[in-house]
Amino acid sequence: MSLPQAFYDRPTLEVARDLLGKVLVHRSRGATTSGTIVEVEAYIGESDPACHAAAGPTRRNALMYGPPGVAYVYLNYGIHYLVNVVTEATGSPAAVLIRALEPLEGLDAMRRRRGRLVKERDAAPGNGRLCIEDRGLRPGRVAWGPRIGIRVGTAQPWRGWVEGHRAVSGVRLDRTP
DNA sequence: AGAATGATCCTCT
DNA sequence: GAGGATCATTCTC
Repeated sequence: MSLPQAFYDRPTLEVARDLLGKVLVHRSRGATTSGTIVEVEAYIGESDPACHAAAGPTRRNALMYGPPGVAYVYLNYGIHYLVNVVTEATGSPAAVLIRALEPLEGLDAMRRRRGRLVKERDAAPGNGRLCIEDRGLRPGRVAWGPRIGIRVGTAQPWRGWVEGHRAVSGVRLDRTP
């Protein structure tokens, strides 16, 4: 069952916490892939220096200012596509980055895509192609700590993950500022 | 028009 | 611990 928009129309940290244990589903013509969310990061508002909205509205981050429940995908380092979900009301730029999944369905398709450079710019045209579902799974114990891979905004413990889960990104050592 | 930047990951030393 | 791959977006001139 797909999550209602109201799920995302809440404080970002609450949405981030509640996304753990939910299932991210992608349905394409040939294959359905899905995975349980086990690691997330919150990026909250223009006052968050690590948030893309920190410098005010631009063409790129316009989605974050829009209505909640929208997928915000961005290419970083010219290599990786990062998936976010926009949270909070229109005009309030915030999102939750989905950092790690435990594969559930379509593992073969995932492996196949890994070979080629994945360019899924058409990830979400149409209802249900890309969505987050509640399948009644309960996450384990949730831990919170500083976000990873950023040079600013590391003071906030806005990264949440399922403690001890093998699919969670490896712990990075601190990057000296 | 050209340069700088970055919410990453892998490999090598 | 350092550096490369690789490119959309934004900033600077």
